[in-house]
Amino acid sequence: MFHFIEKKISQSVAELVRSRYGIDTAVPLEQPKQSSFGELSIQVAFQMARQLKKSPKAIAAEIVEGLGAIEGVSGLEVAGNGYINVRLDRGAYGRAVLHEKEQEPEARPGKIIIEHTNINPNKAAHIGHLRNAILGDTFVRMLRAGGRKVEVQNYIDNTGVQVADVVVGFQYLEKKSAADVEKLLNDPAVRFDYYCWDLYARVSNYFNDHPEALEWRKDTLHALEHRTGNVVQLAATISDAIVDYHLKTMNRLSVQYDVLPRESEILQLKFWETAFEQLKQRKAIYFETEGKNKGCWVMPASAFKEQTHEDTEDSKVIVRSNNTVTYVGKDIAYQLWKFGLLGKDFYYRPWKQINGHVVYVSTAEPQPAGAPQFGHGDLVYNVIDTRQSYLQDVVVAGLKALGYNEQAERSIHFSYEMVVLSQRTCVELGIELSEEDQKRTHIEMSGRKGLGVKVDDLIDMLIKKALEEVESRHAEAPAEERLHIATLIAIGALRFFMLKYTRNSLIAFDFQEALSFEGETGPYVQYTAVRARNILRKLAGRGEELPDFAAELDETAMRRQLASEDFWQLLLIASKVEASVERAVASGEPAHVAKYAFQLAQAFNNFYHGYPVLTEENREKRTFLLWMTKFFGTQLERTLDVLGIAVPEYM
RNA sequence: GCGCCCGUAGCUCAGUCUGGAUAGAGCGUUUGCCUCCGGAGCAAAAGGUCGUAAGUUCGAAUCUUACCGGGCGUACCA
Repeated sequence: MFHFIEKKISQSVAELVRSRYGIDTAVPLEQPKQSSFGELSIQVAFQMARQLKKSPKAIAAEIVEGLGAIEGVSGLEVAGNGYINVRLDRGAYGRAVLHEKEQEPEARPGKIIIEHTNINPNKAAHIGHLRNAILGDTFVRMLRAGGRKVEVQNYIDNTGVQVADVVVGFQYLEKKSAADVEKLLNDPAVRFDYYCWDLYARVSNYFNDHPEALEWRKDTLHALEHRTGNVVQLAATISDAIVDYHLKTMNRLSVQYDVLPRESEILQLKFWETAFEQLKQRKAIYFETEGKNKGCWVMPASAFKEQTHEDTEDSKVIVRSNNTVTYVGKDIAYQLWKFGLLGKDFYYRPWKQINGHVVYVSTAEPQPAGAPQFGHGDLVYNVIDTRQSYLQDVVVAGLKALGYNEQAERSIHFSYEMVVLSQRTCVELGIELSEEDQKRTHIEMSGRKGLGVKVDDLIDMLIKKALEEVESRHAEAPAEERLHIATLIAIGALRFFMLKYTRNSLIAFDFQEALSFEGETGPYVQYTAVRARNILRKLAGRGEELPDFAAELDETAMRRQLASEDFWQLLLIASKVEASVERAVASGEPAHVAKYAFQLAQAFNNFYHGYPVLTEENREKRTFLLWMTKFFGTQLERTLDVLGIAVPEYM
């Protein structure tokens, strides 16, 4: 509701400013520092003061005079140096909230593509990967909540170095055939993704000690790229199995995908060759004939850097001198495809149905019709950590060099900082640190070193802890039900933990903080929603029906109740779900939604302690309190839903 | 060297994009609160030269510049 009235006021002021002063400007509304100043403040007079060479105060007065009455607004006043403070008509506002139907958001035109997760399919997922997936998934939910059409892509690099290394491990270190590996991954006693986690670390170690063994990797990569020999099948078996594990792990956290584009099809369908032709034709890249990059196709630094210092020093190799293409090259082709600019498409087949949702995977063979159309996005977000900024710049520069300036503008690197391990966490994990690492404040995770906290391990720890809490409170409940509730709490805790930090804040992972259920955490918010539900449940338990709110709370009654500053502030904050989500979308910060959820919960807990609902004797007030309880419950659930967090039946 | 990010309470972080009214929260510490809708909760206290210094401005945590710490990039790895 708040969002609606906010937009209305902003538009009215913008229109007035345009007609009266001929100035075309957006009118953002702020929240006053003190609630006694009103519900909203307009600060547009300050920005106009310079242009008009008039005092902000005078302009503010003119605007107030010119605006006249706005529906739902009870007063406008000039305050301070030129603020215009807006007071809403509380009775009308309350009624409007009461009447507001829960409706589907208005559909917006265009299609947004979000690429996230993108874990190399050669080992189990760790909490660094998890931050990517949860940020991406939550942003998807935020966009969809606002009526936007979103397609979720999870890119699978199934032919890269990391998969090759595990293939090497099976083939050379363990001397296992494809059949042996097949048997291993079907062995219920073996967590195959965990097995590969260890094997990958062993292979990396082996390479360190035996550099000559790197030939194995080179041969494997070559075979994978040219699709020759047994390793192709072996690599496919491994990566397909690991992808399944990743999807399963992510599904525990309610993270889902629409399509899995794979590198193997980018190669087979010759996406790169097509992009290469375009890049050559537009002279976006050139063949280097001298210097250290001799024999390579490179993109000049001037294409992707503001200023260049040394000329050849900074150019980026796209095609290596041995005629193979780098990851960035493939990524340019992939990015072109996302916008429908490549002139080629994958074929698709259903990979799996998870929770009733079909995930498609790319394939090189024509398929019967039935798959939706993927790609052809109008706006593309790539959720990738900040370390890859440089490569993302190169990809965007590729689009620009091909003349796709608009699409380059609409390619957004949704970047975020890493998750690292605190010293204490390393000790708890029993990780032995090198002398060099001990001097550091925190330790970077590394799949190569086998250093990290696996997602499934962390979820299991959280479930175990939540289960202890649930058991101590609900010993009588069936075990299966307790486990279900503990799982919801664990997921709530984990998703919230990953979301409470803004994107460019480095997370120094610490078990004690991640395992906390108190204070600014997911379980705190879940618990609050459960409390609201409990009041209503108790009412129903007494055989009492909910009052007819619309009939009993007419505008006069509403105004009478909302004369209480407490109630008014509570209603205000509870009616800001849309406003808060839209603000978070605009700033690209899922953390803002998490923050709002927490504030909403705090507000309800205040209400809960200050105003006993069921024992209230005044009929009108009791009805009002029940209505607030119901409204808060709904709003808490909606906000948590945007965060991908469910509310348990009880806690 | 160059580029990007970070530095706000004992600890972990919001607030910086878009300058504005008395700089906020959680944890931790101390003190209260269960005849009352479940205490995973609530109330209160203590705790801040917003890294340093200059500049712009009527006004700076927020913009500019320099410097000091820390992190990450700057591969014919991804």
